[in-house]
Amino acid sequence: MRNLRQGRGSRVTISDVGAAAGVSASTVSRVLNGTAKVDPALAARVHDAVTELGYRPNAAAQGLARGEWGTIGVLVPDLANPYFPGVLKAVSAVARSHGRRVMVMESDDDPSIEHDLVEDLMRSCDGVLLASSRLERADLAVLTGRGHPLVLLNRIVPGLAAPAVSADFFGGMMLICGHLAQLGHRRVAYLSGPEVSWANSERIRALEAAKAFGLSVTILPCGATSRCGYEAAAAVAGTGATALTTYNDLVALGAVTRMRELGVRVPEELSVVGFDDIALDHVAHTGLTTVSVPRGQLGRQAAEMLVALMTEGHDGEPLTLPMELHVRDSTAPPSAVTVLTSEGDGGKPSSG
Amino acid sequence: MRNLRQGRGSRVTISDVGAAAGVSASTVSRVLNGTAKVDPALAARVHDAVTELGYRPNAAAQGLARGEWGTIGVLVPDLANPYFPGVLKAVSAVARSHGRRVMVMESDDDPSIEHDLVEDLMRSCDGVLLASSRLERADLAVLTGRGHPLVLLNRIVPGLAAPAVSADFFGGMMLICGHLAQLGHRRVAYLSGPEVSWANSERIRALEAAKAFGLSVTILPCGATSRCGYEAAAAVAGTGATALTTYNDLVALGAVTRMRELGVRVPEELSVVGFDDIALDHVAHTGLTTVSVPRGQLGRQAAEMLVALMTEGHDGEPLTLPMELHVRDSTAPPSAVTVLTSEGDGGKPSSG
DNA sequence: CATCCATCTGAAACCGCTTTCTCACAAGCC
DNA sequence: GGCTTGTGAGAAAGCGGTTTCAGATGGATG
Repeated sequence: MRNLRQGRGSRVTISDVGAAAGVSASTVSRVLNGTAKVDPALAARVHDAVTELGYRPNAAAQGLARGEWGTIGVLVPDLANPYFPGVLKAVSAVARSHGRRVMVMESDDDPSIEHDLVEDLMRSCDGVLLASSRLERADLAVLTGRGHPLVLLNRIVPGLAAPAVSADFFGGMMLICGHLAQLGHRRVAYLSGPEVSWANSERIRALEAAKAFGLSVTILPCGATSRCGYEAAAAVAGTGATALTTYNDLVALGAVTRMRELGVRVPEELSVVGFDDIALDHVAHTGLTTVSVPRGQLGRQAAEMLVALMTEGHDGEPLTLPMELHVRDSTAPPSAVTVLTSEGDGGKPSSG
Repeated sequence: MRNLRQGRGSRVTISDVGAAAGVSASTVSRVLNGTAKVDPALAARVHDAVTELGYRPNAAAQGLARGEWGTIGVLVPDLANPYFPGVLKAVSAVARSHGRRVMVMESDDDPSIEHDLVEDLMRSCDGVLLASSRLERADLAVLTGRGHPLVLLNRIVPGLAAPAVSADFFGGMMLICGHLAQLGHRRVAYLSGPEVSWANSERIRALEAAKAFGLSVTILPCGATSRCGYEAAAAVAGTGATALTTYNDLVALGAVTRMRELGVRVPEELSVVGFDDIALDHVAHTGLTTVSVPRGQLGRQAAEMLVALMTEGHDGEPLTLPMELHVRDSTAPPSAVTVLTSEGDGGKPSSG
C-alpha cells in the first residue's frame, strides 16, 4: 500500500498508461484529447488504465508541448479589499467558460514585488490581468512591451501598448462633487489613497476640476484601508470641511466609525461619501453614499478582452465603464453651525 | 519595432541567448542558476545577452526539467470572506521565504468544482493547501491518496493520510458557551454555517456538549455570509433565545444589523457572538464578542508544514491551534423580561 | 485478383530547459 | 618534459507530453 506511490519519482506517465493498456503513448494522448479517431475498444482500455493508475497529465509537459498553459493570471494589490474578490469571481467565470483556469496573486501594494509577480505570471500563464497596478509608467511600459497578452484593469496609461478596462473614476468623483455641491457644501476634504495609485490621481483630478462647482478641497494623506480611514479621520476637523470624500468605501467606513467616536454626527455635522460600493451590505450600519461600477461587469469585460487578445491577438480599444451615484444616508446638506471648526463657514443650508 | 516580438511563436529561448553570447545553452543555464562556476567574462556576455534579448525562462520547461514547479497552490472556498486573505498573506510570506510563489484558486463553496480545482493544482504545483474544504470524506480520501503533498487547513479528518493545521473550533465554541452560561443565558440559538462544512459541525458538536452548562440550543439554518445572517436573523425571535451564536463574524454582523432594524437591542435584549474575529476593525460599529485564532499563525504553520512535506517528505502531526475568547460589547447578561418571546424564560440576570 | 486509397496506430521529433557526461585544456607533480 | 589531476565548456540525454510522419491493415475498385 505504501509503495503504491513513492512520492516524487514514481509519478504515472502517459507511457505507463500506454503500457498498461497495450497501446502507444500517442494513442493515449489521442484518446484523452479527442484529437483523432481511435478504435473504441482501445479507447476503453485506455480509459480503464487511466482510472486504474490514477493518471493525471503533467501540466508542465502539456504546457511545453502545446505552447500554452491554459491559465490566465490575475494580479491584485490586496485581496483583503472586498473590491477584488468581486472582480475575481467574474474573471474566473469567464475563464472557466473558455476552458481555462485562473491563478491569482497578490502584490500587497508593493510595486517592486508587483514587477516580479507579473514576470512570474507571464512565464506561466497565457495572459495576465493586471488590476489596479501600482507600477510606475516606465515599469509598466517594459512589461507591456514584452509582447505577452496583458490587460490592465482599472488603470489607463495613454501611450501604452496594452488594452485596458477601467471604471471611470474621474466621472465617479465628479458625480460625487456634483452631489455635494448641490447639497450646498463648499468645503470638502479628501482622504487620499495610495500615492502611486492611478485611481487615486484620477479622483484628485476630478476634485480639482470640481472647483468649477464652487468646491474648495483639502487633500489629506490617508491610504486604502478602513484602518487608514479611522486614523486619518481626526485630521478632518481641522480643515473646516462639511463633507468628506474618500479613496474608497473602506476608508469612508473607517472614518465614519472614528467620527462617531469623536461625537461627530454623520451626516448632520459631516457628510461622508465612499467610493466603489463594496459589498459590506448588512455589516456596516451606515448606508454609505457612494459611487460604483458593477464589479462583475468590469471583471467580465476585462477577462473577455484578455481572452480575445490571447486567442485572436487583436486588442480591443480601451474601455471605460461609467460609474453610478448611490445616494444613501451618509450625506445631507451642511448644517448652519459647523462644530468641526471654530471659524465656521456660515454656509447656507439648502433644502435639497 | 512591431516585428521585434511577433507574439507566440518567436519567444526567446535559452539557445538564442547562448547564440547571442557565443556560448552553449548549458552555459547560459549555469550562469542563470549559479549551478556551476563559469568564466566571469562569459557570464558577463550571457547577462548582457539576457537583458538585450529580454529573455525569461519558460516556466513549463523549467518545471519539466527540474521536476518541480516552485509553486504552491491554495484553494479557498470564498475569497470574499475576509478570513482567507488573512491566511493567504501569511502563506505567501512563507512561500516567498522559501523561494516559491503561491497560486490561489477559489471554489465558490462548490464541492464539485473544488475537486476539479484540487486536481488542477496538483498537476501544476508542488504542494497544495486545502483551506476549509467542503469535500466529502470519500472525495478527500481519493485526493489525499494521490501521494501529492497536501495539507488541510481548518479541517481535520481522522483516518486521512494528510497532515492538517486547524483552529480548535470545538474549543472555541465551548469558550463561547461557557461565556454565555456564565452570563446567565440558558436558551441559545445558533445560525448554522454551510452543511457540508466540518468547521460548522465542530461548532455544533460543541453546542451539544454545552448542554452540560445548562444551555439549550436551537439550530437555525443559515450560511456563511452577512447576507445569510441578515436574512436568518428574524427567525431567532421565535426560539425564545436570549443569546445568539453564529457560524462566523459575518453572519453575526448581518444578524446584528437586522436586529437593530427590528428594534431589538444588542446586547440588552439579545446577546450576539461571532466566530473568527475577522478584521472588520473600524467598519462594523458593534464591538462583537467573538473567538479567534491568529490567522497569520494558522497560515504560517500550514505553509511551513506543507513546505516540509514537499522538501523532506515527512508529515508532521496534525496541529490544532487553541482559540481565544474576546469579550466585547455584543454580549451581556439576559434581561429579566425577554421581549423576543411571549413565554419568557425568567432567567436570572447575573452580574458578571 | 492485384492495386489503390482511406484509416488508424506506433515511432520519432520536438517543445525549452536542466544536468550528466565527455572532452579539451592548463596546471601540478615526479 | 611526460603524465596525472583539476577545471570549465559543449554535446547530448532526458523531463512528459503533443504532433507530424510513416507504415500496416482493411476495404473498395478496376
